[in-house]
Amino acid sequence: MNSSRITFTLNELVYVLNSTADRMLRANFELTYSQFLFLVTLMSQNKPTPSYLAECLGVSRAAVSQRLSWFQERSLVKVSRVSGNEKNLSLELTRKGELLTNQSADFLEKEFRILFDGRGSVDLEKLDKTLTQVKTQLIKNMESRNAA
Amino acid sequence: MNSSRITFTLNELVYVLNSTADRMLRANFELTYSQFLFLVTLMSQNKPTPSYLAECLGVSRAAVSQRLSWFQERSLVKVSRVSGNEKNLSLELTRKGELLTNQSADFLEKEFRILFDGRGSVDLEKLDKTLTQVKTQLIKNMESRNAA
DNA sequence: GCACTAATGTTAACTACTTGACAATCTAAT
DNA sequence: ATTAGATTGTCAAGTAGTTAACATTAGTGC
Repeated sequence: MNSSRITFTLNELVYVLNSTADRMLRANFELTYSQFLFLVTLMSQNKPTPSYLAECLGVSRAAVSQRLSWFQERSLVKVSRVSGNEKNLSLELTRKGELLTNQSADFLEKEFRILFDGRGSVDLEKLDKTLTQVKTQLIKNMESRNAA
Repeated sequence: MNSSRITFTLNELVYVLNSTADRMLRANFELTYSQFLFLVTLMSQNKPTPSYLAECLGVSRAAVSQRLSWFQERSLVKVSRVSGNEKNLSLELTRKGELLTNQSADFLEKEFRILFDGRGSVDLEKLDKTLTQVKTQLIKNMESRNAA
């Protein structure tokens, strides 16, 4: 089988998922999907630095730096310094940001549960495991290839 | 189960796949992954219009229009008019473009076969079917939801 | 304590997309 | 045949990311 077919299928599926999420979030919360990811990722960490958040999001430090003011203007994210540390910033959700993140995450979760549902539907738990396995194997094979 | 987990897993896997392909293509053919996709998609069609190619690639007409000159400067793509049709352009790979596309596609296919390989490895054919099924179901459920 | 190194956050310049507007051209209805 | 409506390709302006460079700060070895 042509191994590139599965990469196309994966890209198509991800495109459908992400653009659907984006549409729903814009319509209901005036958030883009990527803003939503920023908030969700921030919430899952304990007062991370911008640098660490960038790493979690898989983007550059510059990208996070440029986006911060957008979230601050809307009182969604609080940027502060820890006393005795002049180098690092500390990021956290405001109460408003936390509320918005929880509401939009719950909403999305509920909507997607409906979209994924259906008779003869796929075992998502199993699919998730398989995908994780593929990813792990890819990374392992890449490493052993680079070491050689 | 949290249905958002699988969307994260999918995004992570796609990120690994695409960035790996990008790195390989840059190193070996001085092509980005997105340039590669442009060429592969063009090759799979019979002298498409820019508009149709944009649709196949899932980007705007403007995006294709802006990128055309890059491929023309490198003599990879030929842009022409069909006589008797003053409205549409017709795109096709030059011989050089065709060669590059075939070489890079073969290379990528071979590399990915190695990366996907491993003992206890996943049945990719089956996985592809499952993913397609999920995508189809999602779209179906979205339509019936919108209709209501 | 001081010098070196590494990491952080910001900026500037660039890239690749987007949307919206536009003129040009084709198609179809009457 | 004419006109109304769609579609096409392109441009301008805006957005969200990138890399490279930079000053600043923190940690380390001696």
